[in-house]
Amino acid sequence: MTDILDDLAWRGLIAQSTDIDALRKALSEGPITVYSGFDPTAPSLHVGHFVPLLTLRRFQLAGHRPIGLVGGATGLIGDPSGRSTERTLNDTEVVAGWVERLRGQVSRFLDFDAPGNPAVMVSNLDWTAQLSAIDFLRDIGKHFPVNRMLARESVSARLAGEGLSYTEFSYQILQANDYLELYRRHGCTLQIGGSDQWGNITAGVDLIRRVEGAHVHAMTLPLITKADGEKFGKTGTGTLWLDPEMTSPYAFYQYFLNAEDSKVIDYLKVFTFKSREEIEELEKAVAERPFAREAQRALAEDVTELLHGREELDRVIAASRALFGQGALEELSASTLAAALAEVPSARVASLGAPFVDLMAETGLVGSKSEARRAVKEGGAYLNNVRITDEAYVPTAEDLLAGRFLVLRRGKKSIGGVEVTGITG
RNA sequence: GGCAGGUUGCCCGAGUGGCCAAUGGGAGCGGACUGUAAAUCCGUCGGCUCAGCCUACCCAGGUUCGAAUCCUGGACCUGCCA
Repeated sequence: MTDILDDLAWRGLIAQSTDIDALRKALSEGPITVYSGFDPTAPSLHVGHFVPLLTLRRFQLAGHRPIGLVGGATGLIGDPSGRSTERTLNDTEVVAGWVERLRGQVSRFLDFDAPGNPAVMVSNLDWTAQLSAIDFLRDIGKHFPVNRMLARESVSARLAGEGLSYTEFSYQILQANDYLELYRRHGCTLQIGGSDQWGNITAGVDLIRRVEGAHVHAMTLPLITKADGEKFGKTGTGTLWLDPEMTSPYAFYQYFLNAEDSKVIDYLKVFTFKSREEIEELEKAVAERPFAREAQRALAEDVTELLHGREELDRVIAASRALFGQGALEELSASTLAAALAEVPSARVASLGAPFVDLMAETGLVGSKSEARRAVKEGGAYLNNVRITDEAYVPTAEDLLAGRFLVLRRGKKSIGGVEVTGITG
């Protein structure tokens, strides 16, 4: 196995770090313990979280011990980093529910049975819940000079703008204390996180040095962006979530499949475990025959399988082939169609009779009937791959595929399905 | 505390009584080109039972035949003075 730091550097995964030579030395002397935290700010993680999550896994594969931390406590407070406005506090029960969901998601990427370096899963509520205000202020707060807390980017940016509450101001102390706890409990000496976490992470490094006199490490990962500079993982409709109920495996796969040529190699490095040789091979493929889109396919398949598993990947590929393939939709079997449409936004209706635009809106392919009419006017609405030009068109039995399906399409890529359930014979 | 200015559609930002669902730019969406890529060009961009109607220009009232535009009160933001 190549050196883990060299590999991470080649993948473009190192944004910032404390003494990198010291870290390299520590890594070469034996297994170290590394942690990354995930705050429950939503019911699911999103692709952005994939970066630290997969990096933890890379460390584990290299023989180190990963700790996945879910912010049961910090999620109740709110991290001011990277935000220009104060967060709205979420109910404790809600956060508790999210913690459980995130715990499940994080766990899937770590190996808890690895001989010698099993992963560990914790919630910072474990050691924060019983912490009294007095203990917190005396034992921990005493080590935080306010002038230094104010100097941190996440705080100073907010002070220059809308300001922030004492609650969020205290966030960095909690995260620093997490690092200290994990250092004490598990000998953790490296924390990784997104580049916006640098301040919070180094706050922990400082705390451990003051309290324990130990020198531990910090490393941040870059923010992954699209070719146009936008944050990676934002779709027209929202965020690319890891939860299949929130972002279907099909949508997830399609998002990666549509990666820009200029970025697809970067994404392969970050989001897959392909070797340097394999990725360089794909890089050549992009240069020589971009139209084949081999790299995009490899990326979409790898990532989808990693998250949703082989079976789901197969379904999604089959659906994509059926819906985007060269063959006519009329030739697909009922079961193929049913399976393909199960992967895309769909609607069920009891019988025919509803206008085409209503069906478009019902599948969720468009946000409103007005938008559906507009789509028709613009020439961007299709029924069974045939452009619909009449706003008042009402699908008939002749349009049904395999006796009960309609394939609706918005633009080139957005496909939805309608199943007519009440058809007899 | 005093004085002045501001709050417009996803974002920025015009608009000072009817011609305003509201100029322009960006994002988004669609079309053409292509490779379910990028760039470019063109179009579109509140909702609906769509030649009409409804809801909208910080909030609540008011003046008027008619208000994003005027008046009163309130909330928030910014600048100058103290």
